[in-house]
Amino acid sequence: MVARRRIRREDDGPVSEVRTQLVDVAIQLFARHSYDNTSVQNLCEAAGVTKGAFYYYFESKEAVVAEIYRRMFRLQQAQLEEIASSDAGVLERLRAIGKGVVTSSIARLDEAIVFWRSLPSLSEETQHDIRAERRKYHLRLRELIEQGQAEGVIRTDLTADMLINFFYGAVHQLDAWYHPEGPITVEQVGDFYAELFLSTLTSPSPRLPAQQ
Amino acid sequence: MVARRRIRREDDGPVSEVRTQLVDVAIQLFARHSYDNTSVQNLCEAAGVTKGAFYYYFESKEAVVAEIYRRMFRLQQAQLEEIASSDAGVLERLRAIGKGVVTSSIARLDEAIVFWRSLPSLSEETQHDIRAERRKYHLRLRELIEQGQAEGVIRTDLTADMLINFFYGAVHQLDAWYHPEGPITVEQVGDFYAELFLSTLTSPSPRLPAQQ
Amino acid sequence: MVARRRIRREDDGPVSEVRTQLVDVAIQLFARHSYDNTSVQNLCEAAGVTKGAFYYYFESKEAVVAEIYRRMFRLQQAQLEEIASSDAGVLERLRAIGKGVVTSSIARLDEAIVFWRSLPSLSEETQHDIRAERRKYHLRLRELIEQGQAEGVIRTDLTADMLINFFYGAVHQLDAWYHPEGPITVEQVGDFYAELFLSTLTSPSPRLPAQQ
Amino acid sequence: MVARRRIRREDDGPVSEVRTQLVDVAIQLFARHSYDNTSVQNLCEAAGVTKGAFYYYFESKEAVVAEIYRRMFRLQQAQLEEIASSDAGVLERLRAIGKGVVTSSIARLDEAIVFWRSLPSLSEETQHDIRAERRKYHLRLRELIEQGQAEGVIRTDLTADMLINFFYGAVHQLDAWYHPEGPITVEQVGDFYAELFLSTLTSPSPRLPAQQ
DNA sequence: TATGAATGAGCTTTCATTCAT
DNA sequence: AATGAATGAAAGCTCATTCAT
Repeated sequence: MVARRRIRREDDGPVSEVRTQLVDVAIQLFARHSYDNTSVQNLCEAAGVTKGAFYYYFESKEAVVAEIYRRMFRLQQAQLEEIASSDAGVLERLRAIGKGVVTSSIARLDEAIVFWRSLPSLSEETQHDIRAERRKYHLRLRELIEQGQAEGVIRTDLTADMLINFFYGAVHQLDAWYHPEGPITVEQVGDFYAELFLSTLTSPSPRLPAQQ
Repeated sequence: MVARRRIRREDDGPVSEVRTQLVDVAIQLFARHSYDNTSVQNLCEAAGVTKGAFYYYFESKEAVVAEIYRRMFRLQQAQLEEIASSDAGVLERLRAIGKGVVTSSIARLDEAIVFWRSLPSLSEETQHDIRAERRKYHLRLRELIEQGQAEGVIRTDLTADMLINFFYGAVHQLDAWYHPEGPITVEQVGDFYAELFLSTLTSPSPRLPAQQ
Repeated sequence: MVARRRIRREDDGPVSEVRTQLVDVAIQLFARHSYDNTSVQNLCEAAGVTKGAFYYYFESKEAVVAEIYRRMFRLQQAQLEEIASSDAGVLERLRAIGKGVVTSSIARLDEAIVFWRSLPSLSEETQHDIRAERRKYHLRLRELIEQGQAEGVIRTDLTADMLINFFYGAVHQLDAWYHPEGPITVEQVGDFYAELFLSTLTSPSPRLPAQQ
Repeated sequence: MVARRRIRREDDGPVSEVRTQLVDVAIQLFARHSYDNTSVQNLCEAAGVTKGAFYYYFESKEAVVAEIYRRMFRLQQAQLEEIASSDAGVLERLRAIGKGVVTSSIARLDEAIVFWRSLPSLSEETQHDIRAERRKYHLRLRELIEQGQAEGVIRTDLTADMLINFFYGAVHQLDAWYHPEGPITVEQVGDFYAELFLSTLTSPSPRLPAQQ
């Protein structure tokens, strides 16, 4: 037996149609019923494969979700990097980032839901890895905002961290109300949320009489 | 026999120290490890009672979480109503509501986390009830914002629904970053988030050169 | 403390309205859902009493069913004795017994069902007692049939035991088809079954040509 | 890959030695201690397998009993059809059917007991299915008896239904007295019960003097 | 590449019963 | 005469995972 039987992409295990199929149904089922409420059995039935096959392709149930995370990180970090390093103005770049994260999350809403919600069910180790990855994203974004603050185009009465957490909180709850079949288009949500992001970055709210 | 030994509060079943204790540990464990990853066994061990005792007080595991939801709804709706019906200006009232929901959520962060995260694991029926309750809250808040829009103090380029969803999204993710032991006080977070809420309500962001 | 607080009837524990009520609902529920599928809880809810009350009146769940058995035995043995010791002809007496057991079973069908079906769930000891009681009944009836056989009015190609078992088998399955609300009256079923009983006692069936 | 390793027989799930073994011990234990008083654990211990294995082969405890019912129905309906459609005289056929059902029930007495006694513990749905199946059997038999009545060889003072219920009642209580180790052979019981069946079909009992 | 079979721990829930008051 | 609280065992069932083939 000479040839390698497994083609590995990073540390993701063998690649094949079956594997792809399993990840696809996992995204759907994890999004709809949550990671915990989806059994490996459910996955296999939906994908039309046996449990044996599942465990040939994945080390564990968690490995599937880890892969989904990895994909999303790659995507989002690439998107962030591309925009952040462009030569547009800081605010312009931040608007584009805000819109981009919204539209790309909605475009792959199931994946995004898994990305936003599965954390508490994973092992300590995996959670740690994911948080580290998130921090990277956060830090890159923070740089940009702090640059804007230094340039005087972004408010300084609030920390960059606070501004980021606020916006990304809103984004990570998009699934609570957005329905792809509804009247609002992906583009619109992207524009609206980006607009709101910018509002939070630039505008100290009007002082209320009572507080003056 | 003079006094009834059991006091029932609405439909919540018998009240007693053990019951209270069980709800308390449930709040902690559900918040820390999620509803799904906390077994009735875990609850009982943490509360120091037997499973039989648990099922003496609660119909099911879900009944505990339902009770937590009920409590939170009562609290939040009371808070909303109190502020919304005051005679301050609309913006002032909205700032107070924004601050209130943040500070009261943080003050009882574990309860809030359960409130924000347990939905997908509950029965269809319970989910339906909870969504109905949330809708009530949303509608009351919408009235207020639409009043502000009519008065010309709140932007009209975005719907009230969008503004609400954005802010409450951010709030429902507070647990992603806020740590009670950190340097930021509850008061501060409340003020900051309320400030950001107001920013989203009042300020159309500056038009960027490229988009003019 | 001088006066006896409990009035006991045989070994049945204290008598009271509550007790009677409990036995009544037990008859209904055991008949409808079987002894095993009825919990003490079910009984208490249906009777509107607490479990504590139940265990004040009965030693155990089995004690309730034991009481139902005792009642039925008393009734059936009295009925048998009364008819069997009359001075009518043997066949006449057997017809009356057959009709009597059918009509009185149907008149209290729920009790009869419990009587016919609960045996396998009871303790060895109780089962033993009940079988002994049944044997008494069986033996008394056998005497009568054997008298008929000696007199030449009952067939002798089959044992009295066989004839009894056959008829009582049929009777103990009455609940499989008889509905009190149906078009057939209790009287009619009694007459029909007695008629069939008599047919089995008296008539060697016609020899079939093939067997001659 | 050439041959399929799993052979499915209708909708009964995978076939294997373990599965067969489980059904066999279920027949024994359900017959001896009733369906309700036999736990899945009991079954597994008796069969020497783990509960996991049990649930690999069966969807539920009820599925086992459903399978036992299916088997029995197949057997009995085949037997009935074979005899009913022969060209012997009606009475001769009925005698054969009566004997057949008795001997085959006794030959597989445990299975028969499960068949006769488990109904009340099953789900509404399963009960409904089983009753439908029983009705089919009943109707086929009724045809035959009504033919006999039309031909004048079976009494008409009682309905075919009544005659069937009486006989099958007796048969379904065979286990109340018959012991395979006793002195009476299966053949004999079959002949005796068939003889009694015929007696009920053909003989109006002698009018008693008092009733003439 | 995959499968069918199996494990063993754990799940939520129900049960008959007890007992201090 | 009766209650509310609690127990501890057992119920039916599901789970992620393993492994010989």
